Amino acid sequence: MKELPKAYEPQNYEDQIYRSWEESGYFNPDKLPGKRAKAFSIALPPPNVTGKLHLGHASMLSYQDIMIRYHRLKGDKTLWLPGMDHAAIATQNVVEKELKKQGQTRHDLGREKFLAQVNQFAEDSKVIIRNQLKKMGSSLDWSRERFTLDENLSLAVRTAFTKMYDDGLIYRGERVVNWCTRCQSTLADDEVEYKEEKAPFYYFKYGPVVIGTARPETKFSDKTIIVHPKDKRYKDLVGQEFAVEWINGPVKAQVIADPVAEMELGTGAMTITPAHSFLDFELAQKYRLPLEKIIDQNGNLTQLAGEFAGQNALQARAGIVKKLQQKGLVEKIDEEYVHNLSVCYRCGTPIEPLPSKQWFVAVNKKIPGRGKTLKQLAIEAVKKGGIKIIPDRFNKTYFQWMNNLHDWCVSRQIWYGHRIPVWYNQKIKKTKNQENKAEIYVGLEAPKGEEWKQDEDTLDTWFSSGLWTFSTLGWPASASASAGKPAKTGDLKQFHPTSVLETMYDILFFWVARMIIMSCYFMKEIPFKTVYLHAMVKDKEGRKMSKSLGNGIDPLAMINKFGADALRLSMIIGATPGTDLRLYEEKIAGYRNFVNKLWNISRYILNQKSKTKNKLARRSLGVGGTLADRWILSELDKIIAATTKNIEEFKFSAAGEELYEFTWNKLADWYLEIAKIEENKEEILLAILEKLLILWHPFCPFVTEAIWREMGKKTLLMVQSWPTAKKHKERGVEKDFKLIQEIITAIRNSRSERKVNPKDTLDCSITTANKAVRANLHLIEYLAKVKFGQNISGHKIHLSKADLAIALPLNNNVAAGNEADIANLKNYIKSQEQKLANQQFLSKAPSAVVKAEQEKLLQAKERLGKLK
RNA sequence: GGGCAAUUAGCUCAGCUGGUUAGAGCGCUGCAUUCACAUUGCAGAGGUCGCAGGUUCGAUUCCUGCAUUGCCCACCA
Repeated sequence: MKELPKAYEPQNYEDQIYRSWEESGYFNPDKLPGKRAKAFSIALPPPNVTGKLHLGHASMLSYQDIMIRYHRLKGDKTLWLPGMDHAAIATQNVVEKELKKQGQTRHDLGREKFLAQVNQFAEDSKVIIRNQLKKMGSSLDWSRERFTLDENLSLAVRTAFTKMYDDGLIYRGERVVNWCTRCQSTLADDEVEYKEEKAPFYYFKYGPVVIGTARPETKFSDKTIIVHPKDKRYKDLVGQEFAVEWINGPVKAQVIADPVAEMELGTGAMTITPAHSFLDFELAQKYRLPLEKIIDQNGNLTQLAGEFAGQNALQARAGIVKKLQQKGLVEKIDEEYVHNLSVCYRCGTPIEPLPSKQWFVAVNKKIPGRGKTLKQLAIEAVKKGGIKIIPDRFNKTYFQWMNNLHDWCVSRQIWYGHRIPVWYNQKIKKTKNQENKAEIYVGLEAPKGEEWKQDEDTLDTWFSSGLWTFSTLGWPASASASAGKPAKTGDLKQFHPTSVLETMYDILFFWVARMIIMSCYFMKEIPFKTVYLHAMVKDKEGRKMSKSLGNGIDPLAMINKFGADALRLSMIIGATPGTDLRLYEEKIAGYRNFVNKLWNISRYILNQKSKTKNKLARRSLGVGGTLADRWILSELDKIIAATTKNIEEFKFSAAGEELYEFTWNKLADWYLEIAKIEENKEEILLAILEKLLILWHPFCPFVTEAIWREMGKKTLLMVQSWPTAKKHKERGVEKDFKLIQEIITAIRNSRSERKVNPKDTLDCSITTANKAVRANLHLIEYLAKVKFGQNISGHKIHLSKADLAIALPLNNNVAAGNEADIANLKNYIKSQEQKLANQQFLSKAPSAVVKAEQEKLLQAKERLGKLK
């Protein structure tokens, strides 16, 4: 066997190993070896085709690959389905930004040319992203890769839309929506972000009352004053109508009493602007007030603004206030007012709420034949439908959000995305305020005839990604429509519901909730059984990584520098679900060191094998052997059981941590050292290594596969069998071995304190009746660098747990540290004695606890006696 | 305004259903270097577990309040 390099160089292995995995076909569940009865599936949350991957993706990929590889090793029919999201607004924005640099807009190109350009950009992004997914080691089934704009997924979208429309769950309506004047599109409620801002707050005289507002520019045609019914100040005004001198002359105003007006707020009286405020819109509906548009889709003032018409609303503000001042209608201006400005989550432009005719999904309407609303379906799915959310507390967040859910605006005025499958008949004359049924066609394909023109709008990107778990598996083709639960075939039957949905907590609402709604409605089953929400990756100071801060870490750079395995480990170990993770280079470097340690452990073991190839020990595993052998096998069993349990319970951090501890602190630090003096360990070492590599494989697939190959194995590590714990009872082994470890550590400690050169061998004497110790003196001699045999008087070491005494030829001066130890012990003994003298404790505490405390006291006393 | 989380060693974090002289990694200190690995080994120092009450024989762990930080939701009267 050729000599392995001293250090593991990931760059020399990773790409090649990934290729061999791919070529094996094992990423595809249909090609996995052996009988695999149980299915395990995860749909990859599709990355946006907006460019490249960041650490958030890297983190998600690590978690999912762990689960996928674990289940594949366990013998499940395992599918991890890759794909990407067209991410409508986000992607269109990127391309529009590029155009802007050339001084162009999408309108200069026209719909067709513009879309061609976006599609090209998306295709380019896909190539980059695919490569990055592979760099992370993701064992994705590329033969099943999907894209939200694929033929079948588009069919799924049209089918979904049509069915919802037929069920009366999709309607078109004129409502106040969130409008981004830059994107020129509507936004869903949850696509709006809030930014705290200091802005002047104005108090205006409006007829008999004073009203407060932060947005004078919307107030031109305010005609309705709302006061609280119980407000005595305005009691007499309620129901009255009168003329009021206002911005552009007198207006006729009326006063309505409604409890939404809060008496304590401002002056207690407000005027309403139905077209540009959600709250006011609702009031206007309630009292049947007219909807007058003051601001248009470009953010400019309309004709209703009179002399201000055509001006940008925000810029016109100063002029409007000035005019009111001249008219003596300004009571005061509060410059210190702080409020939340709503902005577009994509581009940061302030949102204009304005009335617009849009398509909505009705979440509070009963579904025909099912007697429940979409909202109720989605709530039930988590409450009693078998969806488990980890961490637990997000259940509450989920319900809170679901309960407050309003109808979902699904139409977007952008070009990139799924065109709304609605056609309008141009020949039928439109009746003014009424929709003529014959005028609209909703269906999978365009109706025949030139008079039919398709809706210009596209669908919210989350409408298509909401279908992700089943559209990617072949729906609607592989599900026959029926009154009951749809009959599934093929992949859909095998892999839906998917096993786990793993993603970051910030898209619980955007995406997870919508998948639940869509799946419960279309598939009549949950989309996934478990939702595992991982944390956000932050920088060392706990700040979000962002381009503007320049504190981002590029996963690819980290992979180049430390290897994909190190990056994966650094994001898994030490992370708690739902609690943000701070990541920095030193951390990744630390796991690079570990990967190298694993490499060298293997290097040592493989070297042993080649040295003694022809005289392998006959001893079979688990029976007989030295104390150290039995100890390490018992520890191995324990770590197999623990790792299995941890992964099954989604405790990935704990799984990694415990494996790390076993590998470094038990196997490398103790057993491998012992292997240097106890002979004939090749067989047992190899057996341990094989199992260890399988256990580590889900976490760090590259290095484990690389070592596996160096072992001369013919089949890939990724399809071996997950080990099971044997549970042989090794009572006493652990205790005995621990005692020997303690003796060794105590001697090393004494040597170190007295600055004995580690090279020097010290004479040493030991008296003990302990059989295990007597049988393993060679370990102590070797690992503590001592030689037994002579009678030594001098420095004595005592251990409380065993009846034994060790003497070293060192001066016996009790160092200062020892005095502190004695003082500590004395304190401890005192507190134990007090506890055990306490009648309450003795009578109320469980007897096992009392016993344990008594034992601790005895041990402490013994130790003290020997220290003195 | 409503809600959720966090607060443990210099730093990043574990610590499950109350009983540990409170743990890990990094960093720090001392010693070692042709021995699988300096991306190393051995040994060590370092914490009154945010504050104040309460429950309990016993609280880092449970409860209440407070403080600080972060996040989510609502809201431009």
